[in-house]
Amino acid sequence: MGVAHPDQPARIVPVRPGSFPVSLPRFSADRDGPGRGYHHGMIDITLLRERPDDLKASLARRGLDLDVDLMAQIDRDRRSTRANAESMRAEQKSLSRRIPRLEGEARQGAIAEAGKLAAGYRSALADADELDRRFRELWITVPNPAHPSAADGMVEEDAVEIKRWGTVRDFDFPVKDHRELGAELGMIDIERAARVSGSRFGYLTGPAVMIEFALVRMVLEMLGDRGFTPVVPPVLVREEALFGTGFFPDDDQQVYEVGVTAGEELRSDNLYLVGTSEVSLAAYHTGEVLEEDALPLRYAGFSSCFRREAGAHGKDTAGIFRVHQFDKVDMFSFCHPERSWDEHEMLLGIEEQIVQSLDIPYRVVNVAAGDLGSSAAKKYDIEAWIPSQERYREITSCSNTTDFQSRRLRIRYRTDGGNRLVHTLNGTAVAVGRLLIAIMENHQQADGSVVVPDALRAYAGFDRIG
RNA sequence: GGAGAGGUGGCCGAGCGGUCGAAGGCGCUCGCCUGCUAAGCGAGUAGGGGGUAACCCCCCCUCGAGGGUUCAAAUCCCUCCCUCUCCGCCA
Repeated sequence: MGVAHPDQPARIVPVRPGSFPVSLPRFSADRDGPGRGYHHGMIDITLLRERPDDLKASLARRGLDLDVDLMAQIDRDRRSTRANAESMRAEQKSLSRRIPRLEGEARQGAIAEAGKLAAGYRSALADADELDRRFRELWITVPNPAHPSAADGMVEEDAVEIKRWGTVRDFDFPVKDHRELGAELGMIDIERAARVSGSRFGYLTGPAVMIEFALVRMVLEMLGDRGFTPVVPPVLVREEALFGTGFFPDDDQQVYEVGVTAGEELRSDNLYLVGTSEVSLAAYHTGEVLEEDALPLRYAGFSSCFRREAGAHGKDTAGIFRVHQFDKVDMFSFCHPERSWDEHEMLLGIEEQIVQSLDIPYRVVNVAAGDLGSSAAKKYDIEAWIPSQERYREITSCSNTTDFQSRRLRIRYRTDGGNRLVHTLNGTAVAVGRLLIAIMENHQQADGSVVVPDALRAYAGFDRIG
């Protein structure tokens, strides 16, 4: 896309008006609790049944020690138990269907007999339900198998660098960090935020706000050209959306739950603040069957994001690098499974294009299998050079979650051979706080000002801060 | 927050406790017919799970969700969720 020149107004990109690509089912948020129906598997259950050794290998790559043989055994038990219950049910039903045509004693006898069958069925069904519950408890902990091309290793440091771009500036003056710059230039106020909200909060002020909206505007236009529909989604969601995206049950410590004070207690509203619009965007098509030729469906979601940052005590305590609340534009794609790996590369390409247009040196890393989180099969992070820290720090993340989320959320596409699960992918277009840091620190000048990157000037309305 | 009305297949919309997974219509698919199109005629057309090497086929579950009554529930009872209308409050 052509970025507007400073002397031209930013161009307006039309987005497909009213072209909603699928028919909407009647909304029913409570249809199927998590883990019911065929999706009681979190990953494809045929992996357990037909290739248990592959499953074991997959878990080993992620450094997980789960009892695959026990899972397989319980799976067999639950199926045979349910088959047994169902045959009783079939007998009971066929007898019940004959009852209306019977008279007198024959009728009474049949009713008594059917009653016995019904009781037997109830008992067998309870056994099957119990086995299902036990199976699910184990199966729910199985993460998405890592893609063969995902890097080996267990922790952040095991990520493999696959690319570097840009030239790290050689500063001939003392470099200031974003906190100092932000305070001096009237862009970031941490101290007052601490008084108002506590640690890990910030006020963005003045030019920072204009830069934020310039960034958002710039990428929404860029993404509009690529077929992304802009979305401002809900930031409060139900548990189902968090479960469906894989944040529950694993990362529930990172999520704020909201409620209302009731005496000494907090009464939950059963709503949770999203840590990323990925959650609300993924859940957007929950339970739907999409048309195959409508794929990929791409969305660009702008939202505030909320994270408790539990377990991050002492990490990145200065400034706004790691805060409880920040704004972000996220890309999300519902994609044909055969094209999701191309889509993944494309999302990364867009992320790079954005960072490049801002003239920020960065590197791309392939995240290690053991550090992927439960939903991603492969993940790229872009790490921008942060001069004050003299190292690369994560500013975007881009994952192919294959069918992990779509299985949980029951999002499929229609084919002649039946309905199949779509693949879902997500990637950060702009994480405002961190990108702001990268811009400020990389483009700071000896006189304490910050030069606005060319691409952003038309959107920001100024070319220098300070 | 108060009062009321509703949630049935891709969509609309019927449905006395007893072959109802569900009439009818629309849409879609495939045939036939037609100079082309339109119209007309015929057939098909929900999802999930299990049995089977697989197909045919068979069985179970699903009428917002969960539970209950009954030999038998879309239909009766309870709880919850959601949508809509009116009132109140509100950016």
